Amino acid sequence: MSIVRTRIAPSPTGIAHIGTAYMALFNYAFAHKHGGEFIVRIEDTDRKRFVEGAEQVIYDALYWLNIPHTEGADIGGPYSPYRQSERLRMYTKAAQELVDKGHAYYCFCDAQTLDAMRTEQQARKEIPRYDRRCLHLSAQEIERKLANGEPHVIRMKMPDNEIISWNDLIRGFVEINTKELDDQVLMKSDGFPTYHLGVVVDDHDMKITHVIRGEEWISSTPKHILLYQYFGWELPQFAHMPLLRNPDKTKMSKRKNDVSIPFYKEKGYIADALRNYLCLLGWSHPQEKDIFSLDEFISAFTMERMQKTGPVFDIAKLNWMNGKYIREVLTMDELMRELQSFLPSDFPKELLPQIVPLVRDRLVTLADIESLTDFFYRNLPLTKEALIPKKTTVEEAKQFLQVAIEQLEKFDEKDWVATDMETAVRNACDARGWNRGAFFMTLRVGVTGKTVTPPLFDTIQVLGKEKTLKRLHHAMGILAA
RNA sequence: GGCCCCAUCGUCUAGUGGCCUAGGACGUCGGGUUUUCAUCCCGAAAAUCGAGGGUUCGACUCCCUCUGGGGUCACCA
Repeated sequence: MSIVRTRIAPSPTGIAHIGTAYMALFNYAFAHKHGGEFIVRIEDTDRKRFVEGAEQVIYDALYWLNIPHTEGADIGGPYSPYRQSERLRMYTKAAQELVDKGHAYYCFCDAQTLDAMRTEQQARKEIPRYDRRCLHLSAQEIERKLANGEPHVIRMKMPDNEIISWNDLIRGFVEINTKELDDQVLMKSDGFPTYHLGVVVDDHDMKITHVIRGEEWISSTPKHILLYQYFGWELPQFAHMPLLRNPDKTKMSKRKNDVSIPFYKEKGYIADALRNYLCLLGWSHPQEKDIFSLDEFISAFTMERMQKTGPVFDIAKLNWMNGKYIREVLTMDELMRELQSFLPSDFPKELLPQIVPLVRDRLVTLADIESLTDFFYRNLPLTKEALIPKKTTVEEAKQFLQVAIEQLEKFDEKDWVATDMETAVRNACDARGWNRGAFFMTLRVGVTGKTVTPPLFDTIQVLGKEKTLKRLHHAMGILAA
C-alpha cells in the first residue's frame, strides 16, 4: 500500500478563496489521518488570468489557517517543480504520446471558427460541441500546417459511446457516458496545457493517491480517467466534496459573500475558529461536538461522514464560533497575542492585561477591541442628555455624580479597589433610596461616555483615581451648563 | 436545454429499517442572574424528514417517479 498523498491545486488568479481553504482542510485532514502528505501545486496555466503575487497570498492564507503542506511550489519537494508553468515539457511530451497513440489530434480551428460553429449548433438547438473537422485532416496536411507554424491545439479524441464509471469516496458509484463529452482541448495554442491534461500528468507524477476536490469536477472526471488509461497509469481514488454555497444556494461567490481568507483575518476572526467552523460544513463530529482542535479533527475524520449537499456558509454561526474561541478556547496570553495587531495606536499596551479580562466575553471578533475599550484611553464626547436617564431630573443626576465623587474621593490610590469602591458607592446610593439603575447609568456615562461598558467598578479601577474623578467633574460641569 | 450531483427545523447537522411522538448546534423568541451590555443558566417556537407511489410486520432510513435546488457543458480552473 502506497503512502497517501493529497493535494490542492489552486490557480493564482487573485484572492485566496475560502473554498480553497475548505478543500485544503479536508485534503490535509485526510492525508494526515492516514499518515500521508499534503501538497500544494500551483496551476498557473491560464496566463490571461494570472495575477502576480497571488501565489504568495494563497500560501500565507494556508499558513495562517495552520494547514501547512510538506511539498509545494514555495518549499519544493521530491517531485519539483510544483508550478505547472515550469513543467511544460512534461505536458508536451504527454500530449505527443496521446497523438501518437491516436487518442488525441491536432486542431487548427481558430476562435472565430469555433464561435461560428457553436452559434450554428445552438441555433439548431444542438449541444455545442467540437465537430471534429480537424480530426480528418490528412497526415500530410497536418505536417504542412505544423511546418508553416500555424497556431493549433491538441484535442482529446473522446470515445463515441463508452460508459466511464468510478467509485467516488463521497458520492459512491458514478457513471457518465463519453457521448456527453466534448473533444476537450488538452494543449492550448500557447503551448500551455489545459487543466485536464495538467492535472492528470501532475497528479500521476506527484504520486497523488486521492484526488479530493470540489463537486464541480464530477462531470470532467471521465476525461481524467480516460487519460490515466491512455497513459497506462494507475488511477487515484476520487472524492468529490460538496460546494460551499451562498445563502441563495448558489456556488459561493465573491458577489454574494466574503470569500477572501485575508478578509476574515483582517476582520478579526481567529484562524482556528474559522478552521473549526469549516470542519462543520459537510462534516460532523461523531460525538456531535462543535468545538474541536485540528488534531481532533484529523483523528475523527472519515469520508463516510461527508455530507453530499452543499452547505451554506453562515456568518452568524462563524461569529458565535469566533466568540467561543475568544472566551473559552484561547488562553488569556494567546488572546492578548492575537489582539496585538488590532490595537489602535493610542491603546495603552501596558494596560492590556487589565483591560482584556473586562472585555473578553464581549468580543465577537478581535477587531471589536477598539470600540469596546476606547473610553479607557480616549475622552469620549459627553452630552447632557446622555447623563440623565429616563425618569430622572437634571438635579437628581447632579446629586448622583456629587455623591459618587464624594465616595470615591475617600479612596487613596493604593485602596483603589473595585469591590471596595462598589460597596461604598452602592451603599451611598441605597441610603438615599435612589434607583440603582438610574444612579449607576449616570455614573457609567459620566466615567466612560458610554451606556454600554464592562462592569463599572472594574473599569474605574483600571482607569485610576485621577482620570475617574477628572471625568466625573467634567460631567458635573456639563450638567451644570 | 442535455448530462451529472443532491434533497431532515431559517442555517449547519444527528439519524445507515423498529431506540424518532426526529436529537444537537447557530440564529430567533421568552425567562433567570446582573447597576449597562455581553457572558452564563433555564425554557419555547421551529423540519407532517420536498411530493407521490411502492418494498416491508414496520420506513427519515431501501426502490421508482415527479418536483425542487445545485453543478457542468471554454484554447478558465
